[in-house]
Amino acid sequence: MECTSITANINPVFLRNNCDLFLTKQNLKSHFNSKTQGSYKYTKEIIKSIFCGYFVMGPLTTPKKGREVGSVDPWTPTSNLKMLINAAIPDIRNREKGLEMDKHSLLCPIFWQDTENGEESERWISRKEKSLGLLCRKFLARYPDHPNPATNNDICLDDVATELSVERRRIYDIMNVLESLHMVSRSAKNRYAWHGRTKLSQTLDILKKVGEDHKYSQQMQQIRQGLLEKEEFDEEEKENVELEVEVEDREQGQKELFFVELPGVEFKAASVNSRKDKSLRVMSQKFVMLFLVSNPRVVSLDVAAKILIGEDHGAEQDKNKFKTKVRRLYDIANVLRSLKLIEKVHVTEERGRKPAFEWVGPELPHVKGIGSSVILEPRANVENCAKKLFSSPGAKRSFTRHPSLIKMAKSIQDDRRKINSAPSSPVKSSARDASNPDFPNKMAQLAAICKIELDQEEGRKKPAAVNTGKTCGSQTTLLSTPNTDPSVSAAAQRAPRTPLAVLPAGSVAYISAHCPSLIPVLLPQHQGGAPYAIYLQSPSPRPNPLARPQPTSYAVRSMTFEDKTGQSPTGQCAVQAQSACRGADISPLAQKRMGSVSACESSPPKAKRPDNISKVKLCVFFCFQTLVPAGYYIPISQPGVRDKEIQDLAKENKFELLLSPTGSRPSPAREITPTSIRLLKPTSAAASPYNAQKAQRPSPAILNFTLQNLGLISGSSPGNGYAASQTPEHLNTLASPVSLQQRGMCRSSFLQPLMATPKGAGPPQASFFHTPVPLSPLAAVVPASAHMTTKTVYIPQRKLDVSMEDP
DNA sequence: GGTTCCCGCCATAAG
DNA sequence: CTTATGGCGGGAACC
Repeated sequence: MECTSITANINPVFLRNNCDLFLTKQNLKSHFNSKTQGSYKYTKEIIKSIFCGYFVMGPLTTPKKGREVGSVDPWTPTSNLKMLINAAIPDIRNREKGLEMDKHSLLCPIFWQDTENGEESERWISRKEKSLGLLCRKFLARYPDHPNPATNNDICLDDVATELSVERRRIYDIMNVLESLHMVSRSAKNRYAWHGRTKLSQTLDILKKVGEDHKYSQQMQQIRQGLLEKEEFDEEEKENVELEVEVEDREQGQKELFFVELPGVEFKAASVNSRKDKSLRVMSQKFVMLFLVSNPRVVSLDVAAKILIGEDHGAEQDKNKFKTKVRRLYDIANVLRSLKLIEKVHVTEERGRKPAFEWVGPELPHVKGIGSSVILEPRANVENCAKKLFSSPGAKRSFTRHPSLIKMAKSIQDDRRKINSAPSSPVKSSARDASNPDFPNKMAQLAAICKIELDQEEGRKKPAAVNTGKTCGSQTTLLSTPNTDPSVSAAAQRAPRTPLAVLPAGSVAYISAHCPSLIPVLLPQHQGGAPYAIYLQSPSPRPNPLARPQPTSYAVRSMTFEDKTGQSPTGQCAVQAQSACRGADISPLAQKRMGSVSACESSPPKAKRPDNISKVKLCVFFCFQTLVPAGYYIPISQPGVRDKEIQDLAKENKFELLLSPTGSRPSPAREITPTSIRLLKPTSAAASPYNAQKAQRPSPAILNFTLQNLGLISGSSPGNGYAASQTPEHLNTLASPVSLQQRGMCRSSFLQPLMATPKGAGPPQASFFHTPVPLSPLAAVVPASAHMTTKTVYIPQRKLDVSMEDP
């Protein structure tokens, strides 16, 4: 296009004589941001050189096909500038890269139309050829689905943009979606690490879980019903439905902003991950969750948009918002389609068909053959780290943060009180869980799945699943809903501190005999009082050590933060932390962080709504893998309910699937096979990942360290937050924001100052880190810092990954 | 006329 | 500041 425009509109002479005039910093500024990476000066020069050469070379023929040029005044410096830059960009990028692109190809666009003249319009790449989906496909073609972790899988945005000949902006779109699936992770500015599908199943498992916790399926139902019924009078009804959803969302934590992390993939480069605005990533995850949770795996656009709009208070108010959301969903859908995860279909409701997408990706439960992925990082799975991304400053966003924050704080305090008074017993935040009918079902389902998986695992591919363990660090995993209510989270976090695993009343903990060292497994309150059992997998050797990516990260990751009192890190922690900060004279930055953390936590004070559908909280703490290989937190209870529920739901959802264009789809009926789908397929529960985890016995040092941190035994700094640090997962899960930030920022500037102890600190820790993180040279160093002295707020130290990354 | 969704402006974070 | 990111919505291709 650029070519055409240029040839059509630019007066060569004019340009040549006024190059400098146009290429002013100011004029170029806006164009640079999205068009080039190079410095202004550099770019300017390139543009000049290109155009000077161009003009000199050439007889410019105005293309006949002027096309859209008309709207712009050809003689407007700005418009011309824009064209110039567009035309020059490829060259600029190539030069920057040092690539020697042949002149012809560079200028080709400019001349090409001349040569092809008459058809240049045809030449015009059709819209489809420029689609995000296609672009994504091209992108994917460049990388293997299952890259060897050992190799360098770096992705340079500039290179990609150049090679694919697209604007950077487009690449960001793709990357954000891929990132949401953990197929890539940002490793540094302008740089991503390619993971391919190695972590996909794991990610899907987690997303599914989170989706379930968020009751997305129910929400979808409500919306569907609302849509169907309403149409007539019901604006109100609809509103009610939405309201409910909203409330729920709020309670859970703003659905709006949390990102589900995958251990081992997150935050490779601290600084890079701290960006607040990542809604596309989050939206993408949520969108995927909808598929994973809905029974017929079909999600219509409008339903998805409504749910994703979520807490928008204005409720329906904006058509615009809806439209925007839909646009974004298309963007995401296009990428997902290119990933072959979903396909476009249509659902026919009473009135007409609506655009929708159907999940055609892997069925979750089971790991695809590529054992590597799932198996490799089972632990990650367990850890469900849904984090809210940093608070969004944007006032525009309707984050209900404040209120919830306040509530959260209160609940936290209450929890704390309770805890203090009754340390050994888990705090029961509220009855609401009990009331939740859903819970049992889910638990039952989970249980069934887990069971199946366990059995299978035991017998079958053990070898593959086995964890070589020795080298890998132990890891703590907390599995929970991202935005579960604070109390729960609090409990979870606290857990470590309590002497032993705390099991809520009515819960049953089963600890595998295999596991020599008992690890404190906390079972946060359960809803409904359904009994749960924890299964710990016996350690087994991992098949291929190499296969497992970055075992190291886990070890360090566990650092969490603690308040000065040494209380456990939790939702409360956040609040406390804040106060602590204030008192402790912590840097503003730190405080800021804390704030964000707390914000996150605040997300879902579920406690408020006891009767509310509780989100399933599966909180499993796996302390270092070494210590506790793997575990399942399985509720033992009413298995049958689910099926019925599902069936009912299915009935209620009056929609049927239309065959996709190709018409290959089976009958719509399939949608309802709850039993087979849910129970037979182990996948749903996301248990698989866990299974995979296997570990070896912990070394004494590690054990010691862990226990210390967990508060099981006194550590060097008793009562200090440090101890709490061990359960990184906690952070991840609930305090997600915190952990995020930590990961992102802590490392150098932030963390350091806070750390009382210099890097070389405690031996135990050192050994601990060391062992677990063989890969990281820095590992040893990191631990030291972890040791905090006074009562300052602890900033969790984060994964070794970070260090590793550092050159 | 509704769907799709490309394009790129522009705000904001990071360095 | 300059650069990197990515939200967002106009409006055009597509159907």
